Amino acid sequence: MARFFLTTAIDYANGDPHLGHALEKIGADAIARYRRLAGDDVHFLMGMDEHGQKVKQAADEEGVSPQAFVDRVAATFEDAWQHLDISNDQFIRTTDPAHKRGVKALIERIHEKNPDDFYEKTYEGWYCVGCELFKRENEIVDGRCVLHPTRELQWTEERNWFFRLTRYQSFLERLFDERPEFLRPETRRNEILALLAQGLEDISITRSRLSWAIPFPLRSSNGEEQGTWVWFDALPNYLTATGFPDKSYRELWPAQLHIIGKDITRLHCVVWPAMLQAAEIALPQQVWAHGFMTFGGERFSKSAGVAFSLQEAIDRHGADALRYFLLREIPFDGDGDFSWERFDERYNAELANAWGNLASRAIAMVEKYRDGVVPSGERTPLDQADLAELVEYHAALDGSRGYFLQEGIKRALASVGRGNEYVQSSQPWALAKDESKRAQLDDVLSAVIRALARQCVLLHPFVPAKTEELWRQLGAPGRVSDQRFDGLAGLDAAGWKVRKGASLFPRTPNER
RNA sequence: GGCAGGGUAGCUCAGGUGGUUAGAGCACGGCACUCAUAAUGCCGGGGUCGUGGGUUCGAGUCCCACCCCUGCUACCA
Repeated sequence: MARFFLTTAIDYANGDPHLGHALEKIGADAIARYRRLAGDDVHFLMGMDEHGQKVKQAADEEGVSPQAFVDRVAATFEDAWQHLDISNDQFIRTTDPAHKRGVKALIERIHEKNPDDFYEKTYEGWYCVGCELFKRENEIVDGRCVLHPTRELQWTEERNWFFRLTRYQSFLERLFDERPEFLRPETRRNEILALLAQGLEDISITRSRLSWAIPFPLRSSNGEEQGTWVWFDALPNYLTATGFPDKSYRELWPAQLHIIGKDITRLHCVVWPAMLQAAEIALPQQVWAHGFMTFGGERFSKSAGVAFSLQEAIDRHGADALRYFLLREIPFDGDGDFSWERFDERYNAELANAWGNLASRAIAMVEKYRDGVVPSGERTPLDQADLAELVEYHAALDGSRGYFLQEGIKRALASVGRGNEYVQSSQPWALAKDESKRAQLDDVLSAVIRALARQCVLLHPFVPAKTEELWRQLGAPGRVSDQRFDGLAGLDAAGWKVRKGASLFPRTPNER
Protein backbone atom coordinates (compact mmCIF):
# COMPACT_ATOMS: atom_id res chain seq x y z
CA MET A 1 0.00 0.00 0.00
CA ALA A 2 1.46 3.31 -1.07
CA ARG A 3 1.77 6.01 1.53
CA PHE A 4 0.29 9.39 0.66
CA PHE A 5 1.14 12.21 3.04
CA LEU A 6 -0.55 15.44 2.06
CA THR A 7 -0.73 18.78 3.78
CA THR A 8 -2.60 22.06 3.53
CA ALA A 9 -1.20 25.46 4.37
CA ILE A 10 -1.57 26.17 8.07
CA ASP A 11 -3.90 29.09 8.57
CA TYR A 12 -2.82 32.26 10.27
CA ALA A 13 -4.61 32.65 13.59
CA ASN A 14 -5.62 36.27 13.44
CA GLY A 15 -9.26 35.96 12.44
CA ASP A 16 -12.15 33.60 11.83
CA PRO A 17 -12.19 30.98 9.09
CA HIS A 18 -13.94 32.08 5.92
CA LEU A 19 -14.83 30.56 2.56
CA GLY A 20 -11.36 31.25 1.21
CA HIS A 21 -9.81 29.04 3.85
CA ALA A 22 -12.54 26.48 3.29
CA LEU A 23 -11.88 26.12 -0.43
CA GLU A 24 -8.36 24.87 0.20
CA LYS A 25 -9.33 22.44 2.95
CA ILE A 26 -12.25 21.03 0.99
CA GLY A 27 -10.07 20.58 -2.07
CA ALA A 28 -7.37 18.89 -0.06
CA ASP A 29 -9.95 16.69 1.62
CA ALA A 30 -11.29 15.61 -1.76
CA ILE A 31 -7.79 14.61 -2.79
CA ALA A 32 -7.24 12.76 0.49
CA ARG A 33 -10.49 10.86 0.10
CA TYR A 34 -9.70 10.12 -3.54
CA ARG A 35 -6.36 8.59 -2.52
CA ARG A 36 -8.04 6.44 0.10
CA LEU A 37 -10.47 5.11 -2.51
CA ALA A 38 -7.46 4.45 -4.72
CA GLY A 39 -6.12 2.27 -1.93
CA ASP A 40 -3.36 4.51 -0.57
CA ASP A 41 -2.37 4.73 3.07
CA VAL A 42 -3.24 8.40 3.53
CA HIS A 43 -1.98 10.81 6.15
CA PHE A 44 -3.69 14.18 5.90
CA LEU A 45 -2.25 17.09 7.87
CA MET A 46 -3.71 20.53 8.55
CA GLY A 47 -3.05 23.11 11.22
CA MET A 48 -2.60 26.64 12.49
CA ASP A 49 0.16 29.21 12.23
CA GLU A 50 0.01 30.97 15.58
CA HIS A 51 3.04 33.18 16.04
CA GLY A 52 3.80 36.68 14.83
CA GLN A 53 3.16 40.32 15.37
CA LYS A 54 -0.39 40.34 14.11
CA VAL A 55 -1.46 37.63 16.51
CA LYS A 56 0.14 39.52 19.38
CA GLN A 57 -1.67 42.68 18.36
CA ALA A 58 -5.01 40.96 18.01
CA ALA A 59 -4.56 39.40 21.46
CA ASP A 60 -3.60 42.73 22.99
CA GLU A 61 -6.69 44.35 21.53
CA GLU A 62 -8.85 41.76 23.23
CA GLY A 63 -6.85 42.02 26.41
CA VAL A 64 -5.99 38.33 26.50
CA SER A 65 -2.70 36.46 26.33
CA PRO A 66 -1.52 35.41 22.87
CA GLN A 67 -1.80 31.76 23.87
CA ALA A 68 -5.35 32.15 25.10
CA PHE A 69 -6.16 34.01 21.92
CA VAL A 70 -4.79 31.35 19.55
CA ASP A 71 -6.37 28.59 21.63
CA ARG A 72 -9.73 30.13 20.94
CA VAL A 73 -9.05 30.78 17.25
CA ALA A 74 -7.72 27.26 16.70
CA ALA A 75 -10.85 25.82 18.29
CA THR A 76 -12.96 27.90 15.93
CA PHE A 77 -11.07 26.60 12.91
CA GLU A 78 -11.18 22.99 14.02
CA ASP A 79 -14.87 23.34 14.62
CA ALA A 80 -15.38 24.72 11.12
CA TRP A 81 -13.46 21.85 9.54
CA GLN A 82 -15.53 19.38 11.47
CA HIS A 83 -18.70 20.98 10.15
CA LEU A 84 -17.35 20.61 6.63
CA ASP A 85 -16.54 16.94 7.16
CA ILE A 86 -12.82 17.42 6.58
CA SER A 87 -11.07 14.11 7.18
CA ASN A 88 -7.66 15.30 8.34
CA ASP A 89 -5.70 12.79 10.42
CA GLN A 90 -3.69 15.38 12.28
CA PHE A 91 -4.01 19.04 13.26
CA ILE A 92 -0.76 20.74 14.14
CA ARG A 93 -0.35 24.12 15.86
CA THR A 94 2.88 26.06 15.79
CA THR A 95 2.53 26.74 19.50
CA ASP A 96 2.63 23.00 20.20
CA PRO A 97 5.74 22.24 22.30
CA ALA A 98 6.64 19.44 19.90
CA HIS A 99 6.61 21.84 16.98
CA LYS A 100 8.77 24.39 18.76
CA ARG A 101 11.21 21.64 19.65
CA GLY A 102 11.27 20.52 16.00
CA VAL A 103 11.91 24.00 14.63
CA LYS A 104 14.75 24.51 17.07
CA ALA A 105 16.19 21.15 16.06
CA LEU A 106 15.89 21.96 12.37
CA ILE A 107 17.68 25.28 12.73
CA GLU A 108 20.39 23.67 14.80
CA ARG A 109 20.75 20.94 12.24
CA ILE A 110 21.19 23.46 9.43
CA HIS A 111 23.75 25.25 11.55
CA GLU A 112 25.56 21.98 12.17
CA LYS A 113 25.53 20.71 8.59
CA ASN A 114 26.14 24.05 6.92
CA PRO A 115 27.47 26.50 9.52
CA ASP A 116 27.96 29.12 6.86
CA ASP A 117 24.25 29.29 6.03
CA PHE A 118 23.36 31.56 8.94
CA TYR A 119 25.08 34.88 9.47
CA GLU A 120 24.38 38.17 11.17
CA LYS A 121 24.02 41.37 9.28
CA THR A 122 22.69 44.80 9.88
CA TYR A 123 19.98 45.22 7.36
CA GLU A 124 19.27 48.67 6.12
CA GLY A 125 17.09 49.83 3.34
CA TRP A 126 14.01 51.67 2.27
CA TYR A 127 11.02 50.45 4.19
CA CYS A 128 7.52 50.87 2.78
CA VAL A 129 4.94 51.30 5.52
CA GLY A 130 2.19 50.41 3.04
CA CYS A 131 3.72 47.02 2.30
CA GLU A 132 5.40 46.75 5.69
CA LEU A 133 8.41 45.51 3.77
CA PHE A 134 11.90 46.48 2.80
CA LYS A 135 11.87 47.36 -0.86
CA ARG A 136 14.46 46.55 -3.47
CA GLU A 137 15.84 49.00 -6.01
CA ASN A 138 13.72 47.69 -8.86
CA GLU A 139 10.56 48.22 -6.84
CA ILE A 140 11.29 51.84 -6.29
CA VAL A 141 10.34 54.38 -8.92
CA ASP A 142 11.00 58.07 -8.35
CA GLY A 143 11.94 57.32 -4.78
CA ARG A 144 8.62 55.69 -4.02
CA CYS A 145 7.22 52.18 -3.76
CA VAL A 146 5.51 51.19 -7.01
CA LEU A 147 2.65 49.68 -5.05
CA HIS A 148 2.18 52.64 -2.71
CA PRO A 149 3.25 55.73 -4.64
CA THR A 150 1.55 58.07 -2.20
CA ARG A 151 3.68 56.98 0.76
CA GLU A 152 7.10 58.16 1.81
CA LEU A 153 9.71 55.42 2.09
CA GLN A 154 11.58 55.24 5.38
CA TRP A 155 15.27 54.42 5.77
CA THR A 156 15.44 51.71 8.41
CA GLU A 157 18.17 49.65 10.08
CA GLU A 158 17.93 46.37 11.95
CA ARG A 159 20.47 43.72 12.94
CA ASN A 160 19.20 40.25 12.09
CA TRP A 161 20.15 36.69 11.37
CA PHE A 162 20.20 35.86 7.67
CA PHE A 163 19.79 32.63 5.78
CA ARG A 164 22.14 32.24 2.84
CA LEU A 165 19.48 31.51 0.24
CA THR A 166 21.81 32.53 -2.57
CA ARG A 167 23.85 29.41 -1.95
CA TYR A 168 20.86 27.34 -3.14
CA GLN A 169 20.30 29.18 -6.41
CA SER A 170 21.78 26.45 -8.60
CA PHE A 171 20.27 23.70 -6.47
CA LEU A 172 16.83 25.18 -7.05
CA GLU A 173 17.45 25.68 -10.75
CA ARG A 174 18.36 22.04 -11.02
CA LEU A 175 15.32 21.01 -8.99
CA PHE A 176 12.92 22.83 -11.32
CA ASP A 177 14.75 21.56 -14.35
CA GLU A 178 14.92 17.93 -13.34
CA ARG A 179 11.55 17.70 -11.66
CA PRO A 180 9.05 19.75 -13.66
CA GLU A 181 6.25 18.13 -11.68
CA PHE A 182 7.61 19.55 -8.42
CA LEU A 183 5.42 22.62 -8.73
CA ARG A 184 2.10 22.77 -10.49
CA PRO A 185 0.12 24.19 -12.15
CA GLU A 186 2.39 25.36 -14.92
CA THR A 187 1.70 29.09 -14.53
CA ARG A 188 3.00 29.04 -10.98
CA ARG A 189 6.07 27.14 -12.06
CA ASN A 190 6.78 29.78 -14.67
CA GLU A 191 6.64 32.46 -12.01
CA ILE A 192 9.25 30.69 -9.94
CA LEU A 193 11.44 30.16 -12.99
CA ALA A 194 11.24 33.89 -13.60
CA LEU A 195 12.19 34.55 -10.00
CA LEU A 196 15.18 32.23 -10.26
CA ALA A 197 16.25 33.83 -13.52
CA GLN A 198 16.21 37.17 -11.77
CA GLY A 199 18.52 35.84 -9.08
CA LEU A 200 17.92 35.13 -5.40
CA GLU A 201 18.93 37.18 -2.41
CA ASP A 202 19.59 36.09 1.15
CA ILE A 203 16.68 36.52 3.51
CA SER A 204 16.53 37.76 7.05
CA ILE A 205 15.01 35.15 9.28
CA THR A 206 14.78 36.82 12.66
CA ARG A 207 13.03 39.91 13.98
CA SER A 208 14.38 41.90 16.87
CA ARG A 209 11.05 43.27 18.05
CA LEU A 210 9.15 40.02 17.70
CA SER A 211 8.11 38.82 21.14
CA TRP A 212 5.44 36.27 20.18
CA ALA A 213 7.70 33.86 18.34
CA ILE A 214 9.94 30.86 18.70
CA PRO A 215 13.24 32.18 20.10
CA PHE A 216 15.95 31.85 17.47
CA PRO A 217 18.30 29.22 18.94
CA LEU A 218 21.59 30.80 17.88
CA ARG A 219 23.12 33.39 20.20
CA SER A 220 23.53 36.85 18.68
CA SER A 221 26.87 38.61 18.92
CA ASN A 222 25.30 41.33 21.04
CA GLY A 223 23.51 38.82 23.25
CA GLU A 224 20.08 39.89 22.10
CA GLU A 225 17.53 37.12 21.73
CA GLN A 226 15.56 37.41 18.52
CA GLY A 227 12.30 35.91 17.40
CA THR A 228 12.26 33.50 14.50
CA TRP A 229 10.69 34.92 11.37
CA VAL A 230 7.17 33.48 11.05
CA TRP A 231 7.84 31.58 7.84
CA PHE A 232 10.96 29.92 9.20
CA ASP A 233 8.68 28.81 11.99
CA ALA A 234 5.63 27.94 9.90
CA LEU A 235 7.08 26.02 6.95
CA PRO A 236 8.68 23.31 9.11
CA ASN A 237 5.25 22.33 10.48
CA TYR A 238 5.04 19.77 7.70
CA LEU A 239 8.20 18.19 9.02
CA THR A 240 7.68 18.58 12.76
CA ALA A 241 4.25 16.96 12.36
CA THR A 242 6.05 13.71 11.54
CA GLY A 243 7.83 13.75 14.89
CA PHE A 244 11.07 15.33 13.68
CA PRO A 245 13.76 15.28 15.03
CA ASP A 246 12.88 11.81 16.34
CA LYS A 247 14.23 9.20 13.93
CA SER A 248 10.73 7.89 13.31
CA TYR A 249 9.96 10.99 11.28
CA ARG A 250 11.18 9.08 8.23
CA GLU A 251 8.09 6.89 8.38
CA LEU A 252 6.04 9.78 7.05
CA TRP A 253 8.53 12.18 5.54
CA PRO A 254 8.91 13.23 2.76
CA ALA A 255 5.39 14.45 2.06
CA GLN A 256 3.85 13.50 -1.25
CA LEU A 257 1.92 16.74 -1.66
CA HIS A 258 1.77 20.24 -0.22
CA ILE A 259 -1.45 22.04 -1.08
CA ILE A 260 -1.13 25.81 -0.80
CA GLY A 261 -2.58 29.07 -2.08
CA LYS A 262 -0.84 30.62 -5.05
CA ASP A 263 0.20 33.64 -2.98
CA ILE A 264 2.68 31.62 -0.94
CA THR A 265 4.21 29.65 -3.78
CA ARG A 266 7.72 31.04 -3.45
CA LEU A 267 7.88 30.32 0.25
CA HIS A 268 7.07 26.69 -0.47
CA CYS A 269 9.04 26.32 -3.67
CA VAL A 270 12.14 28.38 -2.96
CA VAL A 271 12.60 28.95 0.76
CA TRP A 272 11.30 25.59 1.98
CA PRO A 273 13.32 23.41 -0.43
CA ALA A 274 16.43 25.46 0.39
CA MET A 275 15.85 24.99 4.12
CA LEU A 276 15.46 21.25 3.71
CA GLN A 277 18.49 20.99 1.50
CA ALA A 278 20.51 23.01 4.02
CA ALA A 279 19.46 20.52 6.69
CA GLU A 280 20.13 17.64 4.28
CA ILE A 281 16.58 16.38 4.50
CA ALA A 282 14.59 15.01 1.57
CA LEU A 283 12.27 17.36 -0.31
CA PRO A 284 8.53 16.86 -0.66
CA GLN A 285 7.44 15.33 -3.93
CA GLN A 286 5.08 17.99 -5.14
CA VAL A 287 3.54 21.36 -4.41
CA TRP A 288 0.15 22.28 -5.78
CA ALA A 289 -0.78 25.97 -5.75
CA HIS A 290 -4.51 26.52 -6.04
CA GLY A 291 -6.23 29.77 -7.00
CA PHE A 292 -8.51 32.04 -5.04
CA MET A 293 -12.17 32.64 -4.67
CA THR A 294 -13.68 36.03 -5.21
CA PHE A 295 -17.01 37.21 -3.89
CA GLY A 296 -18.99 39.46 -6.18
CA GLY A 297 -15.79 39.92 -8.14
CA GLU A 298 -13.89 41.12 -5.07
CA ARG A 299 -10.94 39.30 -3.64
CA PHE A 300 -12.18 37.10 -0.82
CA SER A 301 -10.71 38.51 2.33
CA LYS A 302 -11.48 39.36 5.87
CA SER A 303 -13.54 42.34 4.77
CA ALA A 304 -15.54 40.41 2.19
CA GLY A 305 -15.96 37.62 4.70
CA VAL A 306 -17.98 39.94 6.82
CA ALA A 307 -20.68 39.75 4.18
CA PHE A 308 -21.57 36.31 5.43
CA SER A 309 -20.12 33.66 7.65
CA LEU A 310 -18.91 30.24 6.70
CA GLN A 311 -21.76 28.86 8.76
CA GLU A 312 -24.25 30.80 6.67
CA ALA A 313 -22.88 29.14 3.54
CA ILE A 314 -23.11 25.73 5.18
CA ASP A 315 -26.66 26.38 6.35
CA ARG A 316 -27.78 27.27 2.84
CA HIS A 317 -27.98 23.72 1.48
CA GLY A 318 -25.82 21.71 3.85
CA ALA A 319 -22.10 21.02 4.10
CA ASP A 320 -21.99 18.51 1.25
CA ALA A 321 -23.69 20.90 -1.14
CA LEU A 322 -21.23 23.65 -0.23
CA ARG A 323 -18.28 21.32 -0.75
CA TYR A 324 -19.70 20.25 -4.08
CA PHE A 325 -20.39 23.77 -5.22
CA LEU A 326 -16.99 25.22 -4.37
CA LEU A 327 -15.09 22.44 -6.11
CA ARG A 328 -17.50 22.35 -9.04
CA GLU A 329 -17.59 26.09 -9.60
CA ILE A 330 -14.03 27.15 -8.94
CA PRO A 331 -11.25 25.54 -10.96
CA PHE A 332 -8.69 24.24 -8.48
CA ASP A 333 -5.86 25.53 -10.65
CA GLY A 334 -7.23 29.07 -10.91
CA ASP A 335 -9.59 31.68 -9.59
CA GLY A 336 -13.37 31.69 -9.51
CA ASP A 337 -16.27 33.66 -8.17
CA PHE A 338 -18.72 32.72 -5.44
CA SER A 339 -22.30 33.90 -5.64
CA TRP A 340 -25.47 32.76 -3.96
CA GLU A 341 -27.24 32.74 -7.31
CA ARG A 342 -24.76 30.29 -8.81
CA PHE A 343 -24.87 28.21 -5.65
CA ASP A 344 -28.67 27.87 -5.85
CA GLU A 345 -28.51 27.29 -9.58
CA ARG A 346 -26.04 24.44 -9.38
CA TYR A 347 -27.65 22.99 -6.30
CA ASN A 348 -31.04 22.74 -7.94
CA ALA A 349 -29.88 21.80 -11.44
CA GLU A 350 -27.14 19.31 -10.64
CA LEU A 351 -27.70 17.98 -7.14
CA ALA A 352 -31.48 18.11 -6.75
CA ASN A 353 -32.88 17.74 -10.27
CA ALA A 354 -30.23 15.63 -11.93
CA TRP A 355 -28.63 13.45 -9.30
CA GLY A 356 -31.07 13.44 -6.37
CA ASN A 357 -33.97 12.87 -8.67
CA LEU A 358 -32.25 10.09 -10.58
CA ALA A 359 -31.73 8.32 -7.26
CA SER A 360 -35.29 9.00 -6.25
CA ARG A 361 -36.90 7.71 -9.44
CA ALA A 362 -34.65 4.65 -9.65
CA ILE A 363 -35.23 3.57 -6.06
CA ALA A 364 -38.95 4.22 -6.36
CA MET A 365 -39.18 1.99 -9.43
CA VAL A 366 -37.28 -0.86 -7.80
CA GLU A 367 -39.70 -0.67 -4.89
CA LYS A 368 -42.75 -0.44 -7.07
CA TYR A 369 -41.86 -3.00 -9.75
CA ARG A 370 -39.61 -5.44 -7.88
CA ASP A 371 -40.66 -5.12 -4.25
CA GLY A 372 -37.48 -3.26 -3.42
CA VAL A 373 -35.04 -5.96 -4.47
CA VAL A 374 -32.59 -5.06 -7.21
CA PRO A 375 -32.87 -7.72 -9.94
CA SER A 376 -29.87 -9.13 -11.70
CA GLY A 377 -29.48 -7.92 -15.24
CA GLU A 378 -27.24 -7.78 -18.25
CA ARG A 379 -24.50 -5.22 -18.64
CA THR A 380 -25.73 -2.28 -20.69
CA PRO A 381 -24.22 0.59 -22.69
CA LEU A 382 -24.71 2.63 -19.53
CA ASP A 383 -22.13 0.49 -17.72
CA GLN A 384 -19.76 0.64 -20.65
CA ALA A 385 -19.94 4.42 -20.96
CA ASP A 386 -19.29 4.89 -17.23
CA LEU A 387 -16.33 2.55 -17.18
CA ALA A 388 -14.87 4.11 -20.30
CA GLU A 389 -15.02 7.53 -18.70
CA LEU A 390 -13.12 6.38 -15.62
CA VAL A 391 -9.91 7.03 -17.52
CA GLU A 392 -10.70 10.73 -17.76
CA TYR A 393 -11.90 10.85 -14.16
CA HIS A 394 -8.60 9.52 -12.90
CA ALA A 395 -6.55 11.63 -15.27
CA ALA A 396 -8.13 14.70 -13.66
CA LEU A 397 -7.60 13.58 -10.08
CA ASP A 398 -4.63 11.24 -9.76
CA GLY A 399 -2.06 14.04 -9.79
CA SER A 400 -0.26 12.86 -12.91
CA ARG A 401 -1.00 16.20 -14.51
CA GLY A 402 -2.24 18.07 -11.47
CA TYR A 403 -5.42 18.20 -9.42
CA PHE A 404 -8.29 19.30 -11.63
CA LEU A 405 -11.09 18.62 -9.19
CA GLN A 406 -13.67 20.46 -11.26
CA GLU A 407 -12.91 18.17 -14.17
CA GLY A 408 -13.26 15.10 -12.00
CA ILE A 409 -16.68 16.20 -10.81
CA LYS A 410 -17.75 16.84 -14.39
CA ARG A 411 -16.79 13.30 -15.34
CA ALA A 412 -18.81 11.85 -12.50
CA LEU A 413 -21.73 14.11 -13.29
CA ALA A 414 -21.73 12.91 -16.89
CA SER A 415 -22.75 9.50 -15.54
CA VAL A 416 -25.76 11.12 -13.88
CA GLY A 417 -26.75 12.73 -17.18
CA ARG A 418 -26.48 9.41 -18.97
CA GLY A 419 -28.55 7.75 -16.26
CA ASN A 420 -31.44 10.12 -16.72
CA GLU A 421 -31.30 9.78 -20.50
CA TYR A 422 -31.21 6.02 -20.19
CA VAL A 423 -34.26 5.89 -17.94
CA GLN A 424 -36.18 8.21 -20.23
CA SER A 425 -35.37 6.33 -23.42
CA SER A 426 -35.90 2.82 -22.05
CA GLN A 427 -39.23 3.74 -20.40
CA PRO A 428 -39.25 1.22 -17.56
CA TRP A 429 -42.81 2.28 -16.63
CA ALA A 430 -44.00 0.99 -20.00
CA LEU A 431 -41.98 -2.22 -19.68
CA ALA A 432 -43.61 -2.80 -16.30
CA LYS A 433 -47.04 -3.03 -17.89
CA ASP A 434 -45.97 -5.87 -20.17
CA GLU A 435 -45.15 -9.10 -18.34
CA SER A 436 -43.34 -10.43 -21.43
CA LYS A 437 -40.75 -7.68 -21.02
CA ARG A 438 -39.80 -8.65 -17.52
CA ALA A 439 -36.16 -9.38 -18.40
CA GLN A 440 -35.81 -6.06 -20.15
CA LEU A 441 -37.09 -4.23 -17.11
CA ASP A 442 -34.64 -6.16 -14.94
CA ASP A 443 -31.81 -4.97 -17.18
CA VAL A 444 -32.87 -1.34 -16.95
CA LEU A 445 -33.44 -1.27 -13.19
CA SER A 446 -30.22 -3.05 -12.33
CA ALA A 447 -28.21 -0.87 -14.72
CA VAL A 448 -29.48 2.33 -13.14
CA ILE A 449 -28.79 1.13 -9.61
CA ARG A 450 -25.28 0.10 -10.61
CA ALA A 451 -24.74 3.53 -12.12
CA LEU A 452 -25.92 5.19 -8.90
CA ALA A 453 -23.58 3.01 -6.87
CA ARG A 454 -20.65 3.95 -9.07
CA GLN A 455 -21.62 7.60 -8.74
CA CYS A 456 -21.51 7.22 -4.98
CA VAL A 457 -17.90 6.10 -5.21
CA LEU A 458 -16.83 8.67 -7.80
CA LEU A 459 -18.47 11.56 -5.97
CA HIS A 460 -17.56 10.45 -2.48
CA PRO A 461 -14.39 12.56 -2.34
CA PHE A 462 -16.50 15.65 -2.94
CA VAL A 463 -19.78 14.77 -1.25
CA PRO A 464 -18.83 12.36 1.53
CA ALA A 465 -21.94 12.27 3.71
CA LYS A 466 -24.62 12.26 1.03
CA THR A 467 -22.91 9.48 -0.89
CA GLU A 468 -22.94 7.36 2.26
CA GLU A 469 -26.62 8.14 2.67
CA LEU A 470 -27.44 7.17 -0.91
CA TRP A 471 -25.31 4.03 -0.54
CA ARG A 472 -27.53 3.02 2.37
CA GLN A 473 -30.70 3.80 0.43
CA LEU A 474 -29.46 1.58 -2.39
CA GLY A 475 -29.05 -1.21 0.13
CA ALA A 476 -25.39 -1.56 -0.80
CA PRO A 477 -23.21 -3.44 1.68
CA GLY A 478 -20.64 -1.68 3.87
CA ARG A 479 -19.68 1.90 3.38
CA VAL A 480 -18.69 3.92 0.33
CA SER A 481 -15.48 4.91 2.03
CA ASP A 482 -14.47 1.25 2.14
CA GLN A 483 -14.88 0.82 -1.61
CA ARG A 484 -11.98 0.85 -4.07
CA PHE A 485 -11.90 2.24 -7.58
CA ASP A 486 -10.63 -1.02 -9.00
CA GLY A 487 -13.80 -2.71 -7.76
CA LEU A 488 -16.02 -0.53 -9.92
CA ALA A 489 -15.81 -2.64 -13.04
CA GLY A 490 -17.10 -5.71 -11.23
CA LEU A 491 -19.70 -3.92 -9.15
CA ASP A 492 -23.03 -5.77 -9.11
CA ALA A 493 -26.17 -4.64 -7.30
CA ALA A 494 -28.26 -7.79 -7.72
CA GLY A 495 -30.07 -8.65 -4.51
CA TRP A 496 -29.64 -5.31 -2.83
CA LYS A 497 -32.71 -4.25 -0.88
CA VAL A 498 -33.35 -0.60 -1.58
CA ARG A 499 -34.91 1.67 1.00
CA LYS A 500 -36.22 4.98 -0.13
CA GLY A 501 -35.45 7.68 2.40
CA ALA A 502 -35.80 11.42 2.49
CA SER A 503 -34.78 13.32 -0.63
CA LEU A 504 -31.03 13.46 -0.95
CA PHE A 505 -31.02 17.11 -2.00
CA PRO A 506 -34.44 18.67 -1.48
CA ARG A 507 -35.19 21.25 -4.10
CA THR A 508 -35.30 24.73 -2.73
CA PRO A 509 -37.20 27.67 -4.12
CA ASN A 510 -35.02 30.44 -5.46
CA GLU A 511 -34.69 33.06 -2.79
CA ARG A 512 -32.76 36.25 -2.71
C1' G B 1 7.60 50.20 -15.38
C1' G B 2 9.10 44.73 -16.42
C1' C B 3 7.49 39.49 -17.13
C1' A B 4 3.41 35.93 -17.89
C1' G B 5 -1.62 34.59 -19.14
C1' G B 6 -6.25 35.97 -21.09
C1' G B 7 -10.41 38.69 -23.93
C1' U B 8 -15.49 33.12 -28.12
C1' A B 9 -23.55 32.78 -27.20
C1' G B 10 -27.25 36.38 -21.29
C1' C B 11 -23.70 33.57 -17.62
C1' U B 12 -19.35 29.97 -16.98
C1' C B 13 -16.21 28.06 -20.37
C1' A B 14 -14.26 24.02 -24.78
C1' G B 15 -12.20 25.00 -29.24
C1' G B 16 -3.71 19.91 -30.63
C1' U B 17 -0.02 21.17 -35.72
C1' G B 18 -5.15 27.16 -39.89
C1' G B 19 -10.03 24.12 -43.82
C1' U B 20 -17.27 21.67 -44.40
C1' U B 21 -23.22 25.43 -41.58
C1' A B 22 -17.95 27.91 -34.40
C1' G B 23 -19.43 23.79 -29.65
C1' A B 24 -20.96 22.32 -24.18
C1' G B 25 -23.43 23.26 -19.51
C1' C B 26 -26.71 26.72 -17.16
C1' A B 27 -30.57 30.29 -18.23
C1' C B 28 -34.71 31.10 -22.07
C1' G B 29 -38.87 29.12 -25.64
C1' G B 30 -41.67 24.84 -27.68
C1' C B 31 -42.83 19.56 -27.66
C1' A B 32 -42.94 14.57 -25.34
C1' C B 33 -43.38 11.52 -21.05
C1' U B 34 -45.28 10.18 -16.03
C1' C B 35 -41.03 6.12 -12.65
C1' A B 36 -39.41 10.60 -9.91
C1' U B 37 -37.84 16.12 -5.68
C1' A B 38 -43.78 20.15 -11.18
C1' A B 39 -38.38 16.37 -11.57
C1' U B 40 -36.67 13.97 -16.74
C1' G B 41 -35.98 13.61 -22.20
C1' C B 42 -36.07 15.80 -27.18
C1' C B 43 -36.01 20.11 -30.40
C1' G B 44 -35.05 25.31 -30.97
C1' G B 45 -33.75 30.69 -30.80
C1' G B 46 -29.17 33.13 -29.64
C1' G B 47 -22.33 34.62 -31.12
C1' U B 48 -19.15 41.22 -36.06
C1' C B 49 -14.94 34.64 -31.99
C1' G B 50 -11.60 42.54 -27.93
C1' U B 51 -10.18 46.46 -32.18
C1' G B 52 -7.48 47.55 -36.73
C1' G B 53 -4.19 45.72 -40.29
C1' G B 54 -1.31 41.56 -42.61
C1' U B 55 0.10 36.37 -44.44
C1' U B 56 -2.93 32.60 -47.07
C1' C B 57 -7.08 29.65 -51.95
C1' G B 58 -8.92 29.81 -46.76
C1' A B 59 -7.84 32.29 -39.71
C1' G B 60 -11.41 32.05 -33.63
C1' U B 61 -6.89 29.17 -34.87
C1' C B 62 -0.37 32.27 -37.65
C1' C B 63 2.22 37.58 -37.76
C1' C B 64 2.16 43.06 -36.34
C1' A B 65 -0.01 47.21 -33.75
C1' C B 66 -3.48 48.93 -30.29
C1' C B 67 -7.39 48.65 -26.25
C1' C B 68 -9.08 46.12 -21.86
C1' C B 69 -8.67 42.40 -17.81
C1' U B 70 -5.89 39.15 -14.42
C1' G B 71 -1.55 37.23 -12.05
C1' C B 72 3.66 37.73 -10.60
C1' U B 73 7.33 41.57 -9.50
C1' A B 74 11.11 37.35 -2.59
C1' C B 75 11.61 38.07 3.76
C1' C B 76 2.95 40.73 3.91
C1' A B 77 0.46 34.31 7.10
